[in-house]
Amino acid sequence: MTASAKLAELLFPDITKTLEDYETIYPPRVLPKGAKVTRIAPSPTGFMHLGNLFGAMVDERLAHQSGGVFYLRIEDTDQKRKVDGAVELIDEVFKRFGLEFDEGFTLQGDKGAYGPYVQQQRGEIYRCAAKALVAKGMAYPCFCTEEEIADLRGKQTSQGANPGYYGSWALCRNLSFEDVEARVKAGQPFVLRLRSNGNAEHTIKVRDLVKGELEMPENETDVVILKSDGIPTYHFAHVVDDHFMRTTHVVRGEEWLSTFPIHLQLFDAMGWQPPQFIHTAHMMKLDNGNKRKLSKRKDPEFGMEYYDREGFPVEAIIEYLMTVLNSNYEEWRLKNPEASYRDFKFKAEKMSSSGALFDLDKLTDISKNIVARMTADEVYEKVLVWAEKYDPSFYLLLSADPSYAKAILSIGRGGKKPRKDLWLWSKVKDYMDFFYDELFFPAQTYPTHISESDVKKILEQYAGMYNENDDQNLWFDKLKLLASDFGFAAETKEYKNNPTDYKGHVGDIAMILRVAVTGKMVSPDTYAVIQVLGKERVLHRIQVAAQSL
RNA sequence: GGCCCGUUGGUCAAGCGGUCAAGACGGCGGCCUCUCACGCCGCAAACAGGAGUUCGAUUCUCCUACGGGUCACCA
Repeated sequence: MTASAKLAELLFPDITKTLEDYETIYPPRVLPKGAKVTRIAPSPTGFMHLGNLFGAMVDERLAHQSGGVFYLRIEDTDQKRKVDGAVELIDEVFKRFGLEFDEGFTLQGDKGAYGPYVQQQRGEIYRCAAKALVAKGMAYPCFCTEEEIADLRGKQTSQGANPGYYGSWALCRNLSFEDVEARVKAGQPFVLRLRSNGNAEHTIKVRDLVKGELEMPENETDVVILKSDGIPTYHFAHVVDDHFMRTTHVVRGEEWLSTFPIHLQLFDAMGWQPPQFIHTAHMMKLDNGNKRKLSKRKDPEFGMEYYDREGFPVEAIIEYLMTVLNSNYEEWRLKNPEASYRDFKFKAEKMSSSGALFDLDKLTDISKNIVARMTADEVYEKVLVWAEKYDPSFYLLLSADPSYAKAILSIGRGGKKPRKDLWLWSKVKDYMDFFYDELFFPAQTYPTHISESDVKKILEQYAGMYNENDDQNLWFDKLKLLASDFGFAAETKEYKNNPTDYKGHVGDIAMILRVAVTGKMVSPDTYAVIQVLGKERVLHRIQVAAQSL
C-alpha cells in the first residue's frame, strides 16, 4: 500500500464505495444530440434576487430549447447562512415565474435519478471523491488554525508575496504520514486541501461561451475542498455535483470567473471532462455616479419580494430580463408581439459580456405594454391575487362585484390603441378608486378660470339632460349645447381662434362633469366612466357636487 | 495592490475595416372634434484618450484612464 493510499484510508475509513461505483450509479445521460443539461443551484439563504431569476432563465432556455434537462439543486453547504423557509421561498419564486424543472429538489422530495439534489445529503459522494484525490496524492489534510492562517497572510503581505496557501507557504503540504496519523488520532481538526500542481506564473487558456477564450493564470493555491466539518466548499461540490449530475452547461455569475482555473484544475485532478461555462454579467445600479453590482442590502429592487409587493406582472419581469439577456430579443418581439418568449431562439453568444444597469423606466414601459394587451378578466384576476395578499380591504371590494370591477378595467382596453396607464398591481387602486363610493373623494376644486356659480349651474342643468342611454355622440352634443348656453365655445378650434370671445370651450364643460363625477382632473374617458358608474351614482354625485357649491 | 473582465447617446444596445454610426426606453417639441393615457410626426443626444497596423479604423494591436469583479473552512 502506498503512503497516499494509507493516508486515504486513515482519513476516510468509512468510505467503501469507489468513484467507479458512482459512475455506474450516475451514468451518462441518454439525450438527443446537442441537448443541454443545466441547473440552477441557489443557496437557501432566505433571499431570492434578480440574479437568481436571471440565471435560471438562461438555464431553462438553454435546456428546454435543446431538448435537454433543467434541474434544481440546493447548495446548502454553508450551515451558517441557512435559513428556515428558504427552500420554500426558492420553490415559490420559481413557480411564480413559471420555471419548470425536469428534475431536482422539490418540496415533496427529490425527482430524478441523479440525486440527492440537496448538497447536505451528498456528503458520502464528496468524501468518496476526496478520498480518491488523497489516494492519488492530490489532496492532503491541513491542520492549520485560523490564527496560523492569519499569521501566514501577515508574513506574506509584509514580504510582498501573494497571500494564500500555496507552494512553500503551505505548511501542512508535506506532513509525514506518522505526523498526520498522530494528529488525527488525537482528534485534531483539519481541512482537506488540494495539492495544487499549478504555477501562477503560467497561464492557461479557458473558454467561456459568452466571453470567448480567455487567458488566466494557473491556480497554484491549495484550496480547501473539504471544510473541517467534512462538508465540501463550493469549488469541490460544484465539480463533483456537475460531474455526477452530468451537467453540460454551467451558468453562473461572473464573480466565479476568477476561480474558474481552480475548478478546471479540480476537474482535471479528478480525471473528469469539465462542462461548458457561461459566466453572466451582473445587473448593475447607478450609485453616486458609479455603477455597482445590485446589492442585497442596499437595493430593494434586487430582491424578488419587491416585485411581488409592488405588483409587477411576472410576464413583464420575464420580458425585461429577456431583453437584457439577448440583445436581439426586442427586435424579435416587435415582429412577434403575440408569441411566447419561449419561441425566441435564445443564444448564449448574444449575451452581453458587460453588466447592464437596471432600468426601471424600461421595465415600466414593458409592463405597460404587457398589461395593455391583457383582457379585463386577466387583469382582474391578477389584481385580485395581488390584493388578497397586500390589500385585503381592496380585495373585498373587488371580489364583491366582479362584473363591476371588470367593467371598470375594460375602459380603454382591447382596441387598437389601448390605454397604457396600468403597470403595477399596487397602483390599480389609485386608478379605479373613484368608482367605489367607499373610496370616492368628492372634488374640492374645479378649474379656476370657471366661476363657481357657472359650475353649479352647469352641473344642475346637466343633471336634467343626462340620459344613460345616450351614445357617445349624443352625450357630447349635449355638452356642446351646455357650452354654448354658458358662453363657452362648442368647438375647441373656434375657441383657439377667438379665445377672448369665450369663457372657455366644450372641454371645460367635460372637465366640470369629470371632476364632479370622479373627484379628479385626470381620468379615463368621461363618457366611458359615467357609463360604468351607472345612472344612480352619476346623478347622485352630480347633485352632491352641485349642492356643495 | 495582484490577477481577470469590460468601455458606442442619460439607459439598454446594433455594428463585426469603408455606414449620413440602427433601434428601443427616457427627455424635449408638435399633432390628434373632453383631461389623461394611447397613437402619429419630429428634435437633441454616442464610438473614453493616445499611439500604431492599414489607402481607410467604432471595428485589429499596444499603452493610459475609468468602471466592474475577485483575492475565505461564503456561495
